[in-house]
Amino acid sequence: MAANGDPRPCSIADALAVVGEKYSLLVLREVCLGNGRFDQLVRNIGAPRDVLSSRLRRLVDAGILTKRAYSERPQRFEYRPTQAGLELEPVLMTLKEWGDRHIRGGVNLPMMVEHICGHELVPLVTCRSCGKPVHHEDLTAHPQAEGWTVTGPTAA
Amino acid sequence: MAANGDPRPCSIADALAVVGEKYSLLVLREVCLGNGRFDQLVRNIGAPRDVLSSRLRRLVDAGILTKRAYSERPQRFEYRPTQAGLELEPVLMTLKEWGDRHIRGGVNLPMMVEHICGHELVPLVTCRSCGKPVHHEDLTAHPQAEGWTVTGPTAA
DNA sequence: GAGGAGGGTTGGATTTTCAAACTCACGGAG
DNA sequence: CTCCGTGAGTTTGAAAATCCAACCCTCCTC
Repeated sequence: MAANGDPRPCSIADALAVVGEKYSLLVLREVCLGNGRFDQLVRNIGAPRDVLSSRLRRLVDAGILTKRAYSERPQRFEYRPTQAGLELEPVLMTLKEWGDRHIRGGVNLPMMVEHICGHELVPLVTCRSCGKPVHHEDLTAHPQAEGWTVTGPTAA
Repeated sequence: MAANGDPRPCSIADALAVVGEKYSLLVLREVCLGNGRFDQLVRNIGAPRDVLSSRLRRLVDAGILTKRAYSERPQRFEYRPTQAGLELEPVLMTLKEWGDRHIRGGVNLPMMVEHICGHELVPLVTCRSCGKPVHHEDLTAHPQAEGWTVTGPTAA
C-alpha cells in the first residue's frame, strides 16, 4: 500500500486544477465563440469583474488563452484560445451534450452547434484505437503509482 | 439585442452548476473506479470531509450518484454512479487525455485506462453524424435565445 | 469639457474552504 | 463489561475566495 495521505495522482485532477475553478470553462466557451473581450465576458458569463480578471490571468499563465491588443490607442485587449485551449473544446462540447440530455431533458436547448458536415454536432466519445463509443463497462483503470488501487483493498 | 444582464443560457453552464464545484468531478472519478465509500473518497481525493459531505448530497440530489447501504448494523454506505453519472465518464476521460498531453506533457502518466478492445483508451471526440473528429474550425455555434450572438455586435 | 466605452482595481460584507477535533453506532479483543 | 478501532459523517473557528458596487485611467466623440 502506498504512503497515503496524498490524494490520487491523476491528470483529471491536474486538468481541473487549471480549468476547474468557477467560470474558467465558461470563459473558454466564450473565447472559443469569439467573444474574447472583457466586457463581453462579464456580460455573457455573469461573473464578477474581479474574479474574471483573476481567471483570465490564470488561464493566460497556464497557456490556455493569450491576451492580444486589437487596438493600440486606445489600448483594447482581446483574449483568444491557444492550441491547448482549442483542444479543450471537445470537452466543452461533450459536457454540453450531457447537459442537453440530462439537465435540459433534450428540449428547449439554448444553443446549437453545427458541424461542417451539415448536421447538428452531437459529440460522441470514441476509442481512438478501435473507433467504438466509450462505455463505462468497457473500461479498466490501471493506476500507475504504487499502492493505488482501482477498487480499494476493502471493495465488495 | 436581448435583454442582457443575464448570462448566456447554455447547457455547459447548466452542467457546471451541478458538477462544476471543486471536487465534484473527482468524486465522480472515484465512484466510477468503484471507490464509493466516504473514507476512501476523503483519502483518494484529498477533500475536507465537510466539503465532501456537501458535494455528495448535491450529487445525489442531482441524480448523478445514489447512496446505498452495503451493510445494515453497522450502517455503512457506498455511493455509486447512476446512468447519468456513468454518462459523464466520457467527459472525464476526455479531460484526462487533455491533461495527459497538456499538463503532464505526455510522460510519466499516473493512470492508464484500458479499453475492452485491448488497447489503451485514448478518447477521441467525434461527430455522431459523420464520424469525423471534432475540431474547432469545423464548428459553427447558433445560440437560440434572442439577441445572443456568436461573435458579438462589436467583433472584429 | 462632458459623457461614454473599454479594461480593469479597490473595499468591505458575505460565503466557502480548510483542518482538526468531535460525535455516534457498532463490532471485536481482552 | 470496558476499551479500542472503523465508518460516516458533524462541529468549530480561522483563513481564503466570492460577490457587488464603486471607483480609476485612458482614450474618443460630441
